[in-house]
Amino acid sequence: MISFYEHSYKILRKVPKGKVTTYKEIAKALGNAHLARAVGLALNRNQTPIKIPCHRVVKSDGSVGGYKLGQNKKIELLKSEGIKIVNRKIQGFETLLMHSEGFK
DNA sequence: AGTAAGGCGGGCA
DNA sequence: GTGCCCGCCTTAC
Repeated sequence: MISFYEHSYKILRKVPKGKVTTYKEIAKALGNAHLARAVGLALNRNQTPIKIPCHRVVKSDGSVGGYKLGQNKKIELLKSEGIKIVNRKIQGFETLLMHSEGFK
């Protein structure tokens, strides 16, 4: 029985480079859209290097959201993957977004 | 066992 | 747009 955290990572790992997902989508993939907060906690507490692309997770409104090492750092990482960000907003958010359906 | 914390989400002033 | 509140859930103390 893997922990909730690991379950989150497992899903997050399915997000391909250059795309993003939201805490909510992950939560839905886990079965309950209200788990979003817990998901954020998971990424915050456990960053598990390179294995988990925590920076590809943004807020449901398309804004970057937070990051343990600084939102600015997160934005840089995303941009380095080809994702464009202006004023903390993901450009083409709806296009780059991976829905929970894609995780199943 | 109770409580606080957390990278959220949605709604409303 | 900003700020505040409430809801929801898991982990750590």
